[in-house]
Amino acid sequence: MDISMARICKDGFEKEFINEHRDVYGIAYTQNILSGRWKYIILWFLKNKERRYSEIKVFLWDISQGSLTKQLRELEADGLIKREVFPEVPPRVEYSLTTKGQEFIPIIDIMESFGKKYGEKSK
Amino acid sequence: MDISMARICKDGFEKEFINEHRDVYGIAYTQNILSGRWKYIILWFLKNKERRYSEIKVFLWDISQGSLTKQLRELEADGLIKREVFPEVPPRVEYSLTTKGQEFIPIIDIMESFGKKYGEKSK
DNA sequence: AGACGTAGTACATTTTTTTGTACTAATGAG
DNA sequence: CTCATTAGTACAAAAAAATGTACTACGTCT
Repeated sequence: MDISMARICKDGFEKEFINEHRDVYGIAYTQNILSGRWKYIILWFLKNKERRYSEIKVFLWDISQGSLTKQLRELEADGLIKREVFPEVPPRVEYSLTTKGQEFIPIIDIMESFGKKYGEKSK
Repeated sequence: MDISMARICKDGFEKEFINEHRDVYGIAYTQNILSGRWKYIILWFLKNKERRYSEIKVFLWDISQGSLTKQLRELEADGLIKREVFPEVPPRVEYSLTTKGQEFIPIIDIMESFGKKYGEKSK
């Protein structure tokens, strides 16, 4: 269930959070379109080059086909990635970042370095 | 279920993704600690000042008590926020960003402006 | 003719997350 | 003595997300 503006700061309480209420939709939108478990990693993986469905599946080998397809479809619907089907047999489908998706790269980069600083490298 | 490094690029396939495999844990870590539905908005709400539990609850009025507590506990466990209990009656508990949490502010800021650019303001 | 490979879809089941309801402690106010 | 207040907890139930299994189409290779 997405976070709609209606779920943030109930009607009648805007005056208590006047600045917050005016600005929160920006972060709410971004939170919503990136809320899947694998979204960041998929964007990260597409950052430098387009990838075939099967490449993503090998890289994220532990995700189920259904989930991967769902995440990709959502990213596509939100305009972050482009899906290109080549009329070949067997089929070839390549995923890549759209212009909008590329604008997200700075976020990905900061998140990566944040994680490198604080995360543990161990499996 | 968290994304562990074991779930990314199966053993034996590292050579195919040698650079990716070396760097992906950064983004995986960040994805994991921010994977709750309300995490970004909570961090965003704490960005400029500390807030009481009840303030957060009024702002995010549609979240259940249990969920809010869970999100706050997870953020605390991951070291992004500090929970301070004042020995008063009725109790007062204030949440604020830790140093680590403050390092996340640039990400929040970029996400907010990204959302402002692409999201819809309408309720 | 039959098997192979890619990129999926469909659907029932399992797992995870979120919700709703009731309940608690401590103390000051009336 | 009783009520109000804050910041929760506990637990069952509902909702959402993820999984596993089976199945498909289409040309190519053997």
